[in-house]
Amino acid sequence: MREDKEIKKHCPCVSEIITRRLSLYLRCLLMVNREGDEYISSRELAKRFHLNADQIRKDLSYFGTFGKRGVGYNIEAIVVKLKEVLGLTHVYNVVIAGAGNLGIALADYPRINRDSFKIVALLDRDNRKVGTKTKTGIPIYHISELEEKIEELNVRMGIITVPVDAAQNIADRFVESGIRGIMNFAPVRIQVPPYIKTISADFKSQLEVLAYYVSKLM
Amino acid sequence: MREDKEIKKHCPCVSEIITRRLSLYLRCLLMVNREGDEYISSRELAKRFHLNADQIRKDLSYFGTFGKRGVGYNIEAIVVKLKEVLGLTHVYNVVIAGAGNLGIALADYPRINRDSFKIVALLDRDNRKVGTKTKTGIPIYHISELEEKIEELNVRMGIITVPVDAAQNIADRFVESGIRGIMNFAPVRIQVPPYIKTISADFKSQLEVLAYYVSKLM
DNA sequence: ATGTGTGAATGGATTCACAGCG
DNA sequence: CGCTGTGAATCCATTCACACAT
Repeated sequence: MREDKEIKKHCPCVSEIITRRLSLYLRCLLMVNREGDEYISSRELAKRFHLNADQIRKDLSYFGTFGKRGVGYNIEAIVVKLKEVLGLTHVYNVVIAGAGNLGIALADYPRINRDSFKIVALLDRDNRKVGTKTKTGIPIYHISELEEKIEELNVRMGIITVPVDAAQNIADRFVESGIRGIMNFAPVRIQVPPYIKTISADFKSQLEVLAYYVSKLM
Repeated sequence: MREDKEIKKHCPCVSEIITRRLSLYLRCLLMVNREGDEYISSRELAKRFHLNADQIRKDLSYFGTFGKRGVGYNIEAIVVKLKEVLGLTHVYNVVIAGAGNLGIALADYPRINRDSFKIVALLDRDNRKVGTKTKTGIPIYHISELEEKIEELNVRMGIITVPVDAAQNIADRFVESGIRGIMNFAPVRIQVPPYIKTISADFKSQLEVLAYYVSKLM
């Protein structure tokens, strides 16, 4: 799709598909890490999590060579490396536009506000919600304060959970305010400049993909 | 990844990446449909929604030839065709395991319970929730009734929003009960037989992908 | 011996380019 | 002449296979 190309001009990085796997490897490695082994081979990792050993090695090789031949990868070391590659050594402040059920569910999502991400605010147009906090203490501000809060709280990512008609407007305001990554839960394709990364997390669209397979698998 | 191959053996269908675009085209066409034009060309559609005209034509051509040369596609006709291809002519009954914030947010998600999907039940282990209903009236049953409700309500898709430690167990019970499509929101890779389609909708993993781009785009 | 790292081979997906229909 | 439908060309992702390090 067109904007994947565009983004590449601005970002000489590995493809999104590989990035997703790196995130997955990190998660798997953190799981085996608790078991206390020092090394794991690509084969072993693949067997444990139904992955592909060749692919693991190739994916990792894009970022350097850190395996020990005949032994495997040092788990600690590769965890550190993956975090570094994924940019998880910083903390990213995040706002959520839309304090409906979904926005609040995401804000209070277990273990999100640890390590690399910090959801610092929700924004909503409903005055009854404004001034309150979620269960885990994340404040809700009025949507008119969007630009101000992004600036003040040093926000770098935005999540859109507003109704579909408002989504593009929120995206525009995010971009205008300097946000570089947007996760969009509304069932529209939002349009942003090529240097902005968007991820579509639209629930209905995913159900439709599932429908396709379920209808064919009978 | 390995299981994509496996699923192909069981399902001679077009790839997931194309399926996602078909779902997207459908959404776009439903939007232009409200404007009353009868025909739209691939170029026009691409321009309006930042898509790729060549790709639209190729994607559609896998399912037959329904454009008029020199004119474009009949919007109504192609909407019908896309719904048919995606399997959206049936209604799919869906259960959600886990009636936490996220589960309830998804159950009450606007406009989901129309057309092709019907969320018929939530399941939870918390007895205080069991017997209640969501705002839109979807009942919550005890998780021990999972198998029974799937059978009784003729459920074909399952959504997992339970905590990470319980996710695999729920997946196993879904599969055992005859569910063929699973959407998993828990941050683990669940393991299922090759004839089951799973979609991972893990929030944290998506944020990590975004982090990668945001960290590089500076 | 074992398992990495990587070129080479294969397989898909995207884009190009144009013949042919309306 | 415009736009579809589609082979051919290109680009990217995955898998294979093996030289080499430990």
